Amino acid sequence: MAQFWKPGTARPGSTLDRATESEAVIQAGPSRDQSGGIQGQRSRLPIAKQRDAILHMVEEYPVVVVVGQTGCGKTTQIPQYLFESGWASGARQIAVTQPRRISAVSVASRVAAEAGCVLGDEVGYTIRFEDLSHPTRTRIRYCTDGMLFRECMRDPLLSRYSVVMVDEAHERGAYTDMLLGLLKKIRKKRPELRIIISSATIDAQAFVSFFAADSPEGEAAIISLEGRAFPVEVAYAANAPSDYVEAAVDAIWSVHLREPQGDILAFLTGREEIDRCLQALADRQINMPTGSLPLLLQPLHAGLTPEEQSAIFEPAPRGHRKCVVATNIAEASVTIDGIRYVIDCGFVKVRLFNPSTGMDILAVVPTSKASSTQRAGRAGRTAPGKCFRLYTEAAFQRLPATTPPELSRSDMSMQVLQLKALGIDNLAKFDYLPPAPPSDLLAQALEFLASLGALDDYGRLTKPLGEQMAEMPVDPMMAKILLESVTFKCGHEILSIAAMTSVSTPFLIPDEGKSKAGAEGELERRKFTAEEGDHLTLLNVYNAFINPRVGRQSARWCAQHRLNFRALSRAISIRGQLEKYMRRFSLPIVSCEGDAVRLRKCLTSGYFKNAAKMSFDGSYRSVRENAELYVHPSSVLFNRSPSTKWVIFHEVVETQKRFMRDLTVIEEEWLPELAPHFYERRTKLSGP
DNA sequence: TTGTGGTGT
Repeated sequence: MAQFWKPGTARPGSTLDRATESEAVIQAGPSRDQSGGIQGQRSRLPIAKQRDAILHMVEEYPVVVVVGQTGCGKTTQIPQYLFESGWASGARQIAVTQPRRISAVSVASRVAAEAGCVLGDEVGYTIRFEDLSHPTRTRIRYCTDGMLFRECMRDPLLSRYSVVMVDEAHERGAYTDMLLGLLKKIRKKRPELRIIISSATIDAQAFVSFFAADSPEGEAAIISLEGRAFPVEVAYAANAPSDYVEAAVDAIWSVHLREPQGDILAFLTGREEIDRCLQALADRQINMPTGSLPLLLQPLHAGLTPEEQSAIFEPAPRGHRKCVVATNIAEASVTIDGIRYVIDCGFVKVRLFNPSTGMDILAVVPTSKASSTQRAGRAGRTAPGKCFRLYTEAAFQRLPATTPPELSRSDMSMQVLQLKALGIDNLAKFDYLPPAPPSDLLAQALEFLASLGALDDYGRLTKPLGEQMAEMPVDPMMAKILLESVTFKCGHEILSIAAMTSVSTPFLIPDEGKSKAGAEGELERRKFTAEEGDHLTLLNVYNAFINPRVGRQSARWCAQHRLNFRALSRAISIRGQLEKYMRRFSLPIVSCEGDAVRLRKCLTSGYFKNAAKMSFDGSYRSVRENAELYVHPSSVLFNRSPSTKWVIFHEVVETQKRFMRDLTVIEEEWLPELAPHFYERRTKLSGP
């Protein structure tokens, strides 16, 4: 076997530019320091002392659960230990999954640098649209969990891997959970396969029980890794505050006035709370006692541009204390060094799917013990820290141990379709990591897929419709629309619309609603607005962006028109990928030649379930449940009276009201015409 | 009158 670990031969310039994955970030980048270069650094990691113990466990147990705080080196070191002891000899490979694309890339870069090899050679990564790996030479492959799940469709036994390490399993993402279920199945046919599950929390026993159930003893074991984090002192509120935003302001201010130097990170649930908190702090600063440190106030949430987000990584100027007020993005996705004080409001905003209404709710719910621990840990990355919890110790004890898995709280129709494509016929009997998805969630998904024609009366995948829908990397409704575009002769445009709905909104969200930037953004958006609604507006934006005489795919043009360049660039990649599927299925892709009726009818053929009629007061009533719905303020139809009273929409999200997002105006008679199976028994479509 | 966070041969 070729030795590819060459100490001290790392490529310069591979320093990670953004702190997103804890382990990739703890050392800002490889350096040839005086004490033996990268290999010296590797051997000084606390995990190095447990190298032999880890290898022994993997030798002894088919399933090993590794518990270690972020930063202990498990993600970067364990795959290297496995390689060094021969687990990737011959044609065998080691796969390591990550829940996020950026983690897969940054960890792979780090490990390639440590190994002294070119990224994409012996160490590589595979994420959607980016495959920096070699089919035979790559020994350690980092990939997104979704990607490895997809690989199961091609190779159901994952036969090229000797070891699969599933990282960050405690986050319980949908793909992580489904992958673990599949791995348990694969193990029965491939006993030699080794599975390593890594988790940052104390919940390891659940993983062990899952794999050890109905297996001989000695199937699974836990190893706890020594962390390199510093101790964090935790303090609780004496009483539950009536307003945790105000409580956060008080806590931040008190830390700022009383505690020694060190930056502050506060967790709130959303953008509005963050802005309110920062405004209150700014007001207090005006009356700040003379002689105290100024606070550098910084928001952090997903609505910010990447440039705005990267501002938080810059150290505070001399004589300042940095205070970042963040959403949950700072819990796992973004790591900031130098934080010594954490303020935890104890809540998080989550998306919950209600199978009986088919609608999502964006709800603020209490966090879990695991989540609180993770948040507190953010204070101890570079020095001992303190965490102030804005809730009582009794409230902490009442928190659930872990966050509910994504599979038990979201629309499962896409997952059901994919599992069916993998040959799992009875979804109720699939071996889910507990808790299994509620049965009404599964029933709703099955019923909906049947109404789309993807499943037959026996719940079997239809041919070719269901099979083709399962393969396409878009939600089932959009997959159906893409396939129907053959009938409506508008594939060219539908591909662009499907790509645009797959990315986040291309319109930059202004910092403050009433600011100048907000008004400008609104003016810019009007230039692209189509009377027919959001889907055609998205098509206008896409076409303008790629037009060589207009947008030229340039970042500058996007900035001028307050559009998200990254989202639009990604839409081009997605469109290309979807087009490949259409060609592989031998489906003709033709243009509707400006005939918007064909486009709207095609959209209706997939979105038929999501139809609503306008009431006299401008609100809408859903066809399905006669529920009161409102146009989301981000829609081009917001505060407008379209020519007809009927719309179809992509989804409903409930906050203060039930808001429809991504709407298109349609004609009433299209519904029974395009979805007779769904509408045939309804004699009258309007409300009561 | 509004957007927790991720992901896809």
